[in-house]
Amino acid sequence: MTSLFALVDCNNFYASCERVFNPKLEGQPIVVLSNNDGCIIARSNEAKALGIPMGEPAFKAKDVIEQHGVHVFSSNYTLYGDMSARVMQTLAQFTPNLEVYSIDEAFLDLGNFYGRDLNQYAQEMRETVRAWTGIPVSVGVAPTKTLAKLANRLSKKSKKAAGVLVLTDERHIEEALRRTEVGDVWGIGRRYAQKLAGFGIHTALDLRNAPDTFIKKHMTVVGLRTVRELRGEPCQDLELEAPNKQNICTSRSFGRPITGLSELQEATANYASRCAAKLRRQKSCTGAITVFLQTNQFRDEPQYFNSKTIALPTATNSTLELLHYANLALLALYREGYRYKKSGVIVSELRPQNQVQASLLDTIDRDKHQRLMQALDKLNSSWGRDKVTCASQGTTRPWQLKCEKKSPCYTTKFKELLRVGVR
DNA sequence: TCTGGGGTCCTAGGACCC
DNA sequence: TCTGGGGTCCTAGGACCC
Repeated sequence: MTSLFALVDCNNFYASCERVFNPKLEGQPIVVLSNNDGCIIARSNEAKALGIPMGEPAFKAKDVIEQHGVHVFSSNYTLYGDMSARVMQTLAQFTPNLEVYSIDEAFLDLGNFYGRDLNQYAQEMRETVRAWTGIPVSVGVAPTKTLAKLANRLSKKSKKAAGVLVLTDERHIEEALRRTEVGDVWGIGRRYAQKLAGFGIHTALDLRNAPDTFIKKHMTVVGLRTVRELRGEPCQDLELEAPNKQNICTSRSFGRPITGLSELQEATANYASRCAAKLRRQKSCTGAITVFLQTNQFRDEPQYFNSKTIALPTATNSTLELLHYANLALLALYREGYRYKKSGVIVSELRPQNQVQASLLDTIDRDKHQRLMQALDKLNSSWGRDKVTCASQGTTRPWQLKCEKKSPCYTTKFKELLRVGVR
């Protein structure tokens, strides 16, 4: 019994999503911006060819965008999330076991498919996803997740591969490792790549051939796992069910600098409320809440970075309670005279909601809170996020993000129409 | 003017206990 | 001469991912 994984990755996912509903964009350069229209986080091949780097602040790329008529979009996570679900549903037809690894990637267990023509099977996956969703994908197949990632990368680079690369033959694997820079291996970031270069390790093949003791010493057991996977020894299984989060964070940069306490209170209340909703969705309660505040580090003006954590007397996922403690934390943190750029709320020490230890001094009617939250979640899930909120979350939202170039929510629009109809 | 928003895991070292 | 030692918990920091 030998292991076999496919990694399927959507090509330039956000840019491809925009293109599906706007075919005129075929062959045109596209970029998609991060929240707040700050950085470029996705590029079509044509935009890549223009030399626009990933993560570039949008204002820096302004010239090249104008000069070449690059189409620019604010990110539309509702659309991308929905398209992602369609791709994953399609892929699920091809394996009994599928791990949704990120919004645009999935690992497939192909352990039972060794007898088949793997190239043809992978091609079939690719064509089916394209036909059913409009999204182009690349497929890498190999005996470990790390090698499947590597195969996927090469499948995109090689014209001959045409979006599919199967690495099962030892000679092909070695050649692939030779052609891959060590920093392009899954699990090797910039820092390790630099460090390894100092030891003469430049390619994935060099890394695979390094001794275990050396790897463990310089890269801990995590690095050792990566190296073993490069040798074809599976160290990472498929994760079929996403484990519950251990921390949940909601944070945003503001559309413009914020100075006043009341606006910060409003923003913080919204982040706390999102955290509470995320907690309830995974049926967890939090034992601690942290609020943080930051000024704009890119500007030459007084800087203030600080955070405040409050341990909760009884773990909770009630929006009302979290709003209260988030506000206390903010009041402890806030200093006048700064131009704030970003704030956020983190909930940690999460535990299952059915394992909460009640405090003897508890004065809150938890059943009542729970029923209220259930009603709130139900309303917001059928009528759209934030249709029902707490007063402290405000209504004008002057702190909110910029997203000036957002495409319509093509795939979820019907819900909007329904809403109008019912009114 | 304008610079993203989430997460995970591991290790080292200090505090504390017996 | 000998200058404890092992276990556990917590935190900060460093690395990585998309």
